[in-house]
Amino acid sequence: MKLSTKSRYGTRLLLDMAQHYDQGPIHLGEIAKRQDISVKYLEQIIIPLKKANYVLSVRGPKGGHFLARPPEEITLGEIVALLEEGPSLAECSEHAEVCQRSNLCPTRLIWKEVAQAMFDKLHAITLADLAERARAGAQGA
Amino acid sequence: MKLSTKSRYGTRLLLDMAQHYDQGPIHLGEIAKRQDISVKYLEQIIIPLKKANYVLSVRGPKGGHFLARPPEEITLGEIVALLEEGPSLAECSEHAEVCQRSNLCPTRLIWKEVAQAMFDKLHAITLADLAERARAGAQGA
DNA sequence: TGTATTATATATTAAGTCTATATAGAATTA
DNA sequence: TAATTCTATATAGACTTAATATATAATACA
Repeated sequence: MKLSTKSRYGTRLLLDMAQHYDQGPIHLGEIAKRQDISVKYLEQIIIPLKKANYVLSVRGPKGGHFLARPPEEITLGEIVALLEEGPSLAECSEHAEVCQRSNLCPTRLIWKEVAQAMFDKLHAITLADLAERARAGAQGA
Repeated sequence: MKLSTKSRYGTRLLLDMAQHYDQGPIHLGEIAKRQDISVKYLEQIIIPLKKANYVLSVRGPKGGHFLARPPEEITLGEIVALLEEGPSLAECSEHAEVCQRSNLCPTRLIWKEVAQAMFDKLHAITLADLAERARAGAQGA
């Protein structure tokens, strides 16, 4: 039930980009240093974020990555759902066909409702909110 | 972020016992058949539930397991927190010392708040509620 | 034109976790 | 004493996680 490093690091990666929004492309080496995550691992994590069009990139010197949309328009719900491969806590919640008991199992719907509560919360928080929290000091939550 | 089979099967195990509450000890073979989970795996899952005093057992023929408390008094929040080893989505949420950045990382508190939303929901559902849902037909959620 | 810089693509891997199964032993009933 | 059930411990294959490594492609700038 723990979040993977993929979604946790991915969130920090995007937060870092949000904190430098409108400052041109930022290369991963810089983010890696600031966030203390290996460049190689960030390179891997950024792939789905590019595919899903949250991030645009330019190659070469002075190249790097930047957010495709303003931080106000990207929620943590989208990010976590993307990097955790779906917004569900159990396979059967989204794909009833994986279990024969789906149509009469009361736990299946519970997992669905709980995931909903979780993602309602995540969808209410944007990268801009997160950046604001960071500015205000992490304590002020 | 998916729930482990341990907590999903564990919930079904306890639900089955709730559905047969006050009917004396039930052996795992019976539950295994009803829930379509191997006896051997259930034997493993029931250990922490016994240690945490949710389940009592008697050995020998006519032996089996039964809930130590009425189904109304056991919430899914307790069960999931027990079997997922804590009610958190990230190690740092509960143990700030695992990461040097804890005191200034805004994501840490987010994961904490999201886990809270999730467990608020889970704590609001008892085994009795779950049994009632099962009786009413799984659709009726 | 050439070199440094950055992104991109693919492969590899070590460790750990998940999901079980197997074997042996202890307690209880009849 | 035999059958039944729980209990304890060990084992194991598959998968996932969390990376690292190597090679290639594109671009800026001197």
